[in-house]
Amino acid sequence: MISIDSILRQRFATALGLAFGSEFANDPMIKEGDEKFADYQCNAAMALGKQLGLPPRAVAEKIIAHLDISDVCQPPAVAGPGFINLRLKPEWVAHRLTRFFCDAAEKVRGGVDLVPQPQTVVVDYAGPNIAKEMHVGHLRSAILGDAISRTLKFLGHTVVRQNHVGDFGTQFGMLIRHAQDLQLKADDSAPTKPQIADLDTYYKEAALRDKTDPEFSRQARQAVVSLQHQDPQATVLWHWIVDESRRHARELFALLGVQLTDADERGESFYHDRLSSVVERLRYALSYGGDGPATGIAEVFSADAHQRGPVDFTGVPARDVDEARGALAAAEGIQRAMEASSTTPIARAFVAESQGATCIFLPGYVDKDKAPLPLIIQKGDGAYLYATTDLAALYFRIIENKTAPEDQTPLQQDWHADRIIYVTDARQTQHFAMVFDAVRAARWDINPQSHKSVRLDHATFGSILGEDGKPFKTRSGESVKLRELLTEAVDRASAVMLEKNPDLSAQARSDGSLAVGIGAVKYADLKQDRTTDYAFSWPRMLALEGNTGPYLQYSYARIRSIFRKADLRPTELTPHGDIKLETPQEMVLARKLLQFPAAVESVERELKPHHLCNYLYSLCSAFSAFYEACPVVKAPDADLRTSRLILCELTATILHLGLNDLLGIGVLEEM
RNA sequence: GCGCUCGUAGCUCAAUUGGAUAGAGCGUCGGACUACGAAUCCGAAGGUUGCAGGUUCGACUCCUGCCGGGCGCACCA
Repeated sequence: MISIDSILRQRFATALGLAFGSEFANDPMIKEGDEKFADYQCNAAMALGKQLGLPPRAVAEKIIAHLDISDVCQPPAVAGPGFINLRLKPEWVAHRLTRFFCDAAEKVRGGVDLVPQPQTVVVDYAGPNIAKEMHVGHLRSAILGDAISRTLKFLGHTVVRQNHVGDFGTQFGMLIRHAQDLQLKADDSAPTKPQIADLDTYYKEAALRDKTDPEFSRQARQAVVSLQHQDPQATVLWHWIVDESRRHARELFALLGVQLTDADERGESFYHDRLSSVVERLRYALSYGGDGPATGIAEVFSADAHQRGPVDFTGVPARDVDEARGALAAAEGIQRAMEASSTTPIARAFVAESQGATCIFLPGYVDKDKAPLPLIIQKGDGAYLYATTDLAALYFRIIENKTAPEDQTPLQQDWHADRIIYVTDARQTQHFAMVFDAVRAARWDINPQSHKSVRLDHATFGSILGEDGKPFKTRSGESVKLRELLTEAVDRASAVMLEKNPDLSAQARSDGSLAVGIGAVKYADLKQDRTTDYAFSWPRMLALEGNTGPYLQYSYARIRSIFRKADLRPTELTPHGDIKLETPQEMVLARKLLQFPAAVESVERELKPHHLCNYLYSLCSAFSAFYEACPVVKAPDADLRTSRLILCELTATILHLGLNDLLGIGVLEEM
């Protein structure tokens, strides 16, 4: 269903064109108005008055004179400096809502249209460290990433969820070495495969030995080498540790309702055998000119081992390989100049060796001594770092052809991402800024199919703090284990439900406390602007009043209860004519119901689910006012009863969509 | 020191990205159950949006400078 905003925008754009000429027929600045003044308002007159040298109010009057909107709105009014205020006609709202209810396809989507141009969007989230138990620090990424993924998918995008787990690295040396000593029979033929009872304990034991026993430590480093050379025993032990960790993570994802499967997991190990070629590609691409004013990067790609689709660099002069070597030499010149004077600004990206490490230097990044700050992609000892892995992952997600011969694990289909979203905490801001800049400098951000630049987003989030305002820890100062946190949430929810509704069956309470407890934790996280830190508080998140998960679930359950009382199923509802919006409360609720698409779109635009939370809460407030003022089951006449039941059903539909489908929070028939 | 980020009611947070008289919840005070779940609702009090300038019709929002908190600043992720 075409949104109200679009309808108004079109009407106003037409009016602007008629009034002032087609060059002014864009962006009429339509916004939802303050309820005190208007349902919607057009704010174009002020800016236009400036451009045209006319009084804004006169501009507003002229717009109205050319405006054809009487079917949708009551006569517009000019207010203040030049606001054009609009009130929707109740009969138009009623008709629209009735259509919304009657059209099954509209109803299941809450009136939200699919995007006209779907994109392939990779969402990278969760990403726990393997071999460590998940803790509260993993919570936000998982919850936010999941809600963002669900929302983008709902809008029609092709969403590729990626769980970029930390499953490869130096710490695995000590873990493998420790496993050897535990005499773990790791071959699959063993009748009972051992399990790691407590990952954290296991990790700590290994870490302690690594720290205190030099011989152990030496052997651990040797184990890393063995693993990297795919030594059978080391590999088997590594698989064993990773599988145990994966089992643990899988349980928690299921408990959380996070839609990540094993198929979505591509961790550091997946990219491991690509790292050396990534470094070489970067060295080559950046030596060639990178983000300079003109680049013949097309040749770099044709020289590349990967067959890439045709790349159109219209207007870019072709350069030959000699020139590339010249650029490399120039880069080395910059490197020498940089070492002579540590504050020489970097004019463009290049790759250089510095203090034994292979680094990408990018314009705009300096360290505390104002010296150029590198993005290190290969350590002095030859090992790779997480930046290398991130770059490899970006290359893979945007460019790499999944059926390329060297690929050992071809995917179902190529991705060629149009957009990539990283949901990680704000402390990694600079890291991702550098990685993204490096990718752009290398021109890896050009989608090989569309030839458009790929949108790279870092959806950052703040820390979870305790009620004392300091990072959320246990009393002994340890990070809070996720499993324990979630268990406590469910227990607390169960206690609250027992207190508030003792009549509920044990089974219903057991099922419900899971949805309520987990939902409370998730909602508390999602309702907050993700960029800020937030204070974790059991009483606040489990409260049944205010903007909380339990309150929204309660609102939903109360609506379902109305239908039980009416002894009616929503599918049995058939409207007699349009819905009736005779009281102010019915009208407010009706308008609110039609604003769901706008809320979903703002989540997409900013990758901020809290906009949807705020919308759903305001919907519940509007419903409460309606519920208080307008009897439903005992409505004065049958038509009004039906009409009000439809308002209930539509509210429930949108709550269900918003909570369950988009935020990943379960809803209950009764609680 | 440099960079990023935040500072809004007693507390926890919003504010449609530059729009009107800055909104909610908790807490406080006062009301509403012989009508659908009171697990709720209605009302009141509570603000120089950290401070000082600037930009313009208009600033919590943008720019500059201070003050205060958090985070980051090359071989960990």
